[in-house]
Amino acid sequence: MVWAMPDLKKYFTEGLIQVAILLSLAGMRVDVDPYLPPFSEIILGPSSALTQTQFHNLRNILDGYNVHPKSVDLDEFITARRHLSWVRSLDRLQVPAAELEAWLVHRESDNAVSIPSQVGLLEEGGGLEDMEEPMRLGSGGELSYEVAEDQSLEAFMSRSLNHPDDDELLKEEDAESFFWEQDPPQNIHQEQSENGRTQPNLLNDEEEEEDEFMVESWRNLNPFHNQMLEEDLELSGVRDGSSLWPLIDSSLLSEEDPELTGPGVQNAGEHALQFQRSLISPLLPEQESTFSLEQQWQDVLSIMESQVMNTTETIEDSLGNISDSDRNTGSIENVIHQDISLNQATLPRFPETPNSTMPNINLDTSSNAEAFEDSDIIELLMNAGSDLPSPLDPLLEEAMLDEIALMDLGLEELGQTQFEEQNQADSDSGLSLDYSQSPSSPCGSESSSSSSSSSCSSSSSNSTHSLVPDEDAVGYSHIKEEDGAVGGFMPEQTKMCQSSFLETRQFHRLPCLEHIGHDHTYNQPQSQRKPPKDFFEESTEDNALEHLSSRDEKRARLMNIPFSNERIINLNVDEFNRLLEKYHLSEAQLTLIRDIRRRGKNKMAAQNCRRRKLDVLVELEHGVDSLRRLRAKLLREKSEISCSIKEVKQRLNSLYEEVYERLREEQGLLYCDNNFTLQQGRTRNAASQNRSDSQSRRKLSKRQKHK
DNA sequence: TAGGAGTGTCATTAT
DNA sequence: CGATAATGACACTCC
Repeated sequence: MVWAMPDLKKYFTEGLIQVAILLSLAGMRVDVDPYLPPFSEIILGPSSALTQTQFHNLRNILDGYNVHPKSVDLDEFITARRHLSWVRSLDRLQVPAAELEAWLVHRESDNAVSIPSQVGLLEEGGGLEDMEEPMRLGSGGELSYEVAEDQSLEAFMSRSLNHPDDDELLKEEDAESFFWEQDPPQNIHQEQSENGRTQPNLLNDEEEEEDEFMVESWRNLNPFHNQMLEEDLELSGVRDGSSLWPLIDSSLLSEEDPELTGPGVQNAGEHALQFQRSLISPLLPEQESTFSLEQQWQDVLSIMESQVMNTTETIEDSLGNISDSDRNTGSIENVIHQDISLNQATLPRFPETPNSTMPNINLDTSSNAEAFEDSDIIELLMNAGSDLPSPLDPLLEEAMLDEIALMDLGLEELGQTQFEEQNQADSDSGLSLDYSQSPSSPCGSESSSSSSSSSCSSSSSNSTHSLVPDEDAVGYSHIKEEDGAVGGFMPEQTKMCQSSFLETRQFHRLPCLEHIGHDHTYNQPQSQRKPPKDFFEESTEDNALEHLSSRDEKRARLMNIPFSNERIINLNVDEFNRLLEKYHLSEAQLTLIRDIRRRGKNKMAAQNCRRRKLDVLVELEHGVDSLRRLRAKLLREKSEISCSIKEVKQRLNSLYEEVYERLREEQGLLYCDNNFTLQQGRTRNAASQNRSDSQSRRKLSKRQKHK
């Protein structure tokens, strides 16, 4: 079914673009422009048929109208796709519109229909003829598909959130899904209406919507998604006794072929239905897998988000990345569509001739299971939910894994970048806290190094040289001036430093960005400001250098301390004591010298302490990153396995459909001739299905004529 | 002018 | 027991 959407601008302004988006997300084909690929493909990402220019043009259009495909939220999507499922069901019915309306009115009068009557498509008198048009507007231009109180939706949501007993994976989903919890149902419409019209410039919203968009895109590209549509429908309608979809509930989703309900073939129909269910049932109840995969994607995206938030460039390029990834998946669209078409065939359609007679099929599951001589098929069928080989279509697998690999690549690249930055920072002595690794490290002169710099400790313990040159006394301040950062404040650096702790730390680990705007040089050795001289030699320049001196330097000068503070601080105990013995110093001078030494050492200790704190934080972040990568890897593996399982199930569905169609076509004449049917079904491939169908029909007709 | 960030210093405790 | 390291808390400075 093709939904024509001739006037894109009109529908943008009237809000129908939302409907188009939802239709697209729900797997409908929505045509916007004869010169463009279907809107559904546009919304869901550029396909192979969509050029980059076309895609960007459309995105510009979307942005121009402040309507962003990413703004579609899940709940609205669910509502829309339920409507779509219902409409599809109507399509299957192939009932004239007037008749359908009359029937609906009748059902509505019996209070049996609540939601369908609110679907604007029908309220506006739309029948099957109107389905070639996009969703109709209400009289006031409102979205006519809007559902006032969608109890079905609530039931669906509550089931998903509060009744995980339905299946295992739903339970798992409930445990960790924030996807569902993000938007409480009561806020759906408000948030949706706001999201759909707010500027897409807000960063966080942009990212969240981007993620949702990716999830939805993938969901639609997922070859199993359309199957999920039907199953969601079943979940909301059939499983729950309070079905809001009586049409589907009673006549469609029960999967009863109307042929089978013919008055004369009731028994045969039941048998066939049994057979059909026996094959379908193990294959179809897997709506949980949709959520599971969605959740996996959401998890991966959440990981990505946390990573991407650290780099604005990634944020800006996220759209392009998404496009690229989607484009990668576009190569398998044919396969996907094929799978979808095959899968959709599992739900029986109403026959072209409703009054056709029903073959007297008398089959049960066991006989048919035995009839499957292909032991591999049987084995796959029996093990469909457990450990399966991976017969995944290479294209599908490749595309899926490519997309995941891109994400992992982004993670690893980001992690690598961080790692390199840290290595650079660690190997660089730019940080004032990192003085121990500077060439002028005090570790080389005395045992004041920190525990985290073992090399310095060992070297300092064995230190034999007597005095350290004055200019090398405090290395961190040396670096400070070498980097030219003193007084070289850059405003943008401050901005970056304020953005987050990680960014702050990363930027401050860059040597050129350290000591931004700070000039705490009062404790620096004066040797860095002038050639190394003893105090008495430099006393004549006191006035010129006083502004650069630290408090202790000033005090030392005032007390006529005959050696530099660097020596006071950095000499080891023995050398320090020897130095004190060399001079005859007063008690006040000795006290000041000891204070200077204590303060200097404490200063370095404080720097070490702070550096250790940062190191601990860095290690913790690395641990978090590695765990995130591990989690992403495990999620990817889980997703791959789920895809494999679903692929097998879908193939089995297709095989079943072939077999069943064959049985039905042969009208029971050959249903006992299992070998023939299965061999035919096994050797046929999907591409030649129609051709072989016609051939087999001809064969059957010939046989019947012969008989 | 308030607040963040970097740094120095002090007090305290541990080694 | 003194020296030193480690660290929390506070103050100062700069932006």
